[in-house]
Amino acid sequence: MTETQVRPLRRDAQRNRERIIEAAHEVFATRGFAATLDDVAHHAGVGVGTVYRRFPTKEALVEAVFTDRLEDMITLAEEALAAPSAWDGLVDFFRRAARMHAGDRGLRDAALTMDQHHFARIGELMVPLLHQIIDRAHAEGTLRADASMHDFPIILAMITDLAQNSAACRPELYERYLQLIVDGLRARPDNGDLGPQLTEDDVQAVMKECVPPLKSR
Amino acid sequence: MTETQVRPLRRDAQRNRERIIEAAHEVFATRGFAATLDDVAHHAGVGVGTVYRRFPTKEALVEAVFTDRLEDMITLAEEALAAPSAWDGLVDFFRRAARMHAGDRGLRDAALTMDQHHFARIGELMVPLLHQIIDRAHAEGTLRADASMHDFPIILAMITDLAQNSAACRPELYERYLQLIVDGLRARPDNGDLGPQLTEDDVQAVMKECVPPLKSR
DNA sequence: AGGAAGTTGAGGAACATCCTCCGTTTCGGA
DNA sequence: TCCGAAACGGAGGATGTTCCTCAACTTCCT
Repeated sequence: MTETQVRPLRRDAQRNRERIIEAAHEVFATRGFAATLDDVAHHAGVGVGTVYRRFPTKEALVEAVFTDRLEDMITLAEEALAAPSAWDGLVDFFRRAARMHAGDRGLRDAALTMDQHHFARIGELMVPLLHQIIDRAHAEGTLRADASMHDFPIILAMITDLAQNSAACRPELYERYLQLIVDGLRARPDNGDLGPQLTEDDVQAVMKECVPPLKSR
Repeated sequence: MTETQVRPLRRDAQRNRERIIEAAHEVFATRGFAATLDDVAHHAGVGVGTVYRRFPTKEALVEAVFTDRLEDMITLAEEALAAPSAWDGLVDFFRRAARMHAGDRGLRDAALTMDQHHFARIGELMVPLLHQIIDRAHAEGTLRADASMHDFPIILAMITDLAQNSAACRPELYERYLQLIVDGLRARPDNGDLGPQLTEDDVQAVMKECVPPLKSR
């Protein structure tokens, strides 16, 4: 194992580091990747310079804050696969993911751009799981055949964006429209035609537009 | 009738006014209300001052640009009501509205905040029409009972936001998710529970978040 | 105690947006 | 044709935002 820290941090530095991560979590939760390192510093009750010393780029901070929480999403996916009913597993996964992302816009931004940053590793774990979740529901015959795993991030992006926009007045509103979409995902003889499938590249291109860039300049 | 122009404009001024409106349409179409009057001026090949002289506020320009197009949406709604099938009328209205808004983000921004600006008049025409469209589909039994007219702007906002985000790579992508939602809007015995209805105020509050403010400061 | 490690936050650089102002140009009626 | 009113242009000041550095100061640890 390679320890990233060559030298142990001084005690005060370590304390500040933790404070910063905690503050970053709070700030990112409401403002998403659009949050500023200055924001984070003030929230942590620490000078801006301290933040920049510890986390030279926003990306480094994001990584420190969200790695664990993204791993939680892997667990969520595994649970979906373990559910007796493929459909219930899928829907539950959707709901719980949406709930997590609705309550933490930073997590949402991180999850939707997993392929970038240093989260690619987690993304590589997630893809096959998601694939299985979808395949299983297809096999069960409950998920409409023309829906694919690539629809998942797009739907989540839409729904959680609404969650953000309604957070102030009706924080749970997104559930209504998630339900609507879930009902639209059921296999049914008289469903309309969804048109051509998405590709992986399409998804990534769209996600890039849905999430503010980490480097603003 | 009250003519707004007390004096006729000089010929060059009139020409420029038209140029500005045309350029504004183009600029708003891609950037929405976030577009700048400076943007519009450059696009029109005209000095910034000219724009500010003719349209002292962004609101005045927006009004000049979108009144006609919003009236087109009234026509659209009337056609929906005239369709033999309530469901088909509703879905067609949805699709055509989405298509218009997807192709013109300024129109979208204007439509979603109709109640503000000077478009309130058009909004007052639209509300009863939308009401009838929805009622008729409810009466027909094809639209799920727990969907209401207030869902319309929210769904449209979500879908057209996606359209914006996918405009560069897959401009027609939104149709896929609109179809998904439309399929979710059908009355069905095993549909999930949508939860509490929206109020008019909820919708307006959410829309305010979905559209950039005309006054940026 | 002393030096290394750490902290601070004011402030400069690099933008973006808004909108005014006045020297110049153009129009159109006399 | 001419001239005054109308219109134009666009540089630039005011304001705001974000990023990040740096030099003076403080804290830790041996």
